[in-house]
Amino acid sequence: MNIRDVARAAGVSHQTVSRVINGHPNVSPSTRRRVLQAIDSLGYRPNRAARALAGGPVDSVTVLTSNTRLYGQASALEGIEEATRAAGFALGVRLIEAAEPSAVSDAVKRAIEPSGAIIVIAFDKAGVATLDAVPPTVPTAALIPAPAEGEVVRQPSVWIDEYQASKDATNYLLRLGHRSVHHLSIPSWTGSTQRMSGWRSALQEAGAPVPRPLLDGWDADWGYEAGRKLAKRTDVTAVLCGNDDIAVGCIRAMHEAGRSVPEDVSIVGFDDVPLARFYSPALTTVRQDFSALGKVCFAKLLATFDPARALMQPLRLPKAKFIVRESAGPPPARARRRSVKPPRKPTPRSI
Amino acid sequence: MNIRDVARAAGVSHQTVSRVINGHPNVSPSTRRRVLQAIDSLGYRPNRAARALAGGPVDSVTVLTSNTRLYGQASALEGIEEATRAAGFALGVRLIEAAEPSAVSDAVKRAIEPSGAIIVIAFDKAGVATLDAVPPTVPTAALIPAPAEGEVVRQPSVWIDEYQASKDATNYLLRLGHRSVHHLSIPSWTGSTQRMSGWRSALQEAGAPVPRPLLDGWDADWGYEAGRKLAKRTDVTAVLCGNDDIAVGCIRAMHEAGRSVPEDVSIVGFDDVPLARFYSPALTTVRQDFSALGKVCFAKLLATFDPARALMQPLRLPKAKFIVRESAGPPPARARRRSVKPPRKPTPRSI
DNA sequence: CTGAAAGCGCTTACAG
DNA sequence: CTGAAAGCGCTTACAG
Repeated sequence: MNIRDVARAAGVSHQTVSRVINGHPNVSPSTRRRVLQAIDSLGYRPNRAARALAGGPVDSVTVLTSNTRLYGQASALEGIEEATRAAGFALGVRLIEAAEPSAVSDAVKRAIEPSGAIIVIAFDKAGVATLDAVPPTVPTAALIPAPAEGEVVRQPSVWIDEYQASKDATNYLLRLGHRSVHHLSIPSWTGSTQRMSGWRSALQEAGAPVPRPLLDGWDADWGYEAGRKLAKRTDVTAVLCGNDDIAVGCIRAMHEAGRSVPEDVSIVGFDDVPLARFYSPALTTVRQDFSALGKVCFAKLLATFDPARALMQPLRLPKAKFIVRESAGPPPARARRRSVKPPRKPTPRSI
Repeated sequence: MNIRDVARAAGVSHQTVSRVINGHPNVSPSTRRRVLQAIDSLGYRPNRAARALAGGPVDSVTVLTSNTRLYGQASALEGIEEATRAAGFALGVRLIEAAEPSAVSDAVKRAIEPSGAIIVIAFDKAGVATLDAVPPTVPTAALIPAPAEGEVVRQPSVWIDEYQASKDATNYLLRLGHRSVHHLSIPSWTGSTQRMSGWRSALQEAGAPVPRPLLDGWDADWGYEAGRKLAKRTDVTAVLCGNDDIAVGCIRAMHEAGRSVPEDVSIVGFDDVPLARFYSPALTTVRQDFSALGKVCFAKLLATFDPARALMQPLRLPKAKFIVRESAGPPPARARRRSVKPPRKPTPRSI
């Protein structure tokens, strides 16, 4: 079953079928209709390999990511899958083994397919290195941590707008009466992030001290290690974590050190993983819609080589949303701030 | 840069280059060496589209799955990615939107590529329906829930050997003094599973009553709902859950009902998700290596069309391992069994 | 608006 | 053991 069978069924030449498939102008409406009908009744599907080989339009995208098990990456992949499916694109996946140049260039080479585009999930070091290694000739877009104002973004990129949510979370803790808020940040390679600047701004505007953020890890193990250190300091009563895994590790460390959450110390996460609301205590966190981000990234990618089609897609960046649950509360009595305003509910509603 | 450039550099015809690339016999060692050298120094990579079009060997696999965010699916995908990468295969992904015939057949059609094979992650209903819908002409293998003895498996399939681990978990609870163990199973469409038969065997061999298992859901929400029902029954002192998400939901429901875990009721999960050991209480669970399963599945797939190469790959099914942590303990005093042996440590070590 | 020609980069028979 | 031929299914100029 090929383009010639369709042509025969429609009583035209195979080039005309090709024109119809590719939405070229200069096909009479009646011819177009007949061809479409033939395609439909024959159940014809164009051969991707042949299209690619003949220099057809970009019709596949390969996602480069260092990990598909992490919530953000897995969700983003899902969003990208939906967007590519809706647009009729094939989707490939290739893992980046490490941030070393050889691993990165190997991943990139494998990802480049004839008539294929690339999306890099550049949340981490390996991802950023990969993004830099993609040749400028291949259509590329990236998912990156939200850059703070003034940061330079080179490739077409998307991120979750999280400045306000990060500030909301920090303000919430301050209004609860905490003197300051510590930050267990995720590592950053793209410069300063909105997540961090939102936190810092809130502290500065409130005249609260700005502790040095810790930023060396991603996972619960690291959150646990960092939490053990913080647990020893009774002046630490509130911690904003770079993601929910870190928060969970941190809470565990607090518990083991005999400090209750949220009675002795308040912990706020980031992401709102599916289990966050079932955790004990349920995680106060910032929700991020990575799936929506994946879709926007595909739209941005499409815009680089097919602007007309890209107009049909959503291009607004998703916004993070602060979610109140149980893991944050007022500080213990002796650590309480002098001027305690009653904590105001933040704008976004809790769940 | 194509096969002809390589041929020129090596001083041979392009067919000879093709032979070398495809490992055909009848190429003199010295010619082979020269060609390989030319390929290397030119950095030549065969064009996948052209190979596919010309009827070359299978060199890509598409994974069909209903969800990439769940731990099992995401981990399996990662294992498959590594295996395909090592073998030089491209990897595609396509989500199955629903278990309805139209969604399933759409997913399958999109997944079939020229010279491509298919792996179906058939843990759930949509996956099983998809597996049935793949035409027998395309090389296919599946990841499925471990079938109980006597169950018929049609396609080449792999699973995690979990009968013993499920039995170990149940026995552990019985030895702790519980009169019986309830089961919040994951749904099953492929017939009876090892997970359930291991649980049942342990109960029967101990002469313990076998409660009717609940099996209607996958996620923490369902575990929470089911947990609320079980929380009302004081005769329920031990629950074996079909996965860690269900366990977490169940624990949450118990807590809200004022029943402590593990003091009032013991909860055991399945999977050992990365956060399991950081949960409060740390989850006693059964570890499953889905990544290894993904690799084995690729090997099984390879065996269907390239037996010689498949021999190089691991073909033994991974074994689940019971992991002791904190979420299971002896039943409360009044519910205790008469004959209490001191709980023996199970063979697999805790973490 | 539509058809005949050439070619994308490869592979598999077919000759020698 | 190696080279000349044909063709996979499509697309993009080129004619008309």
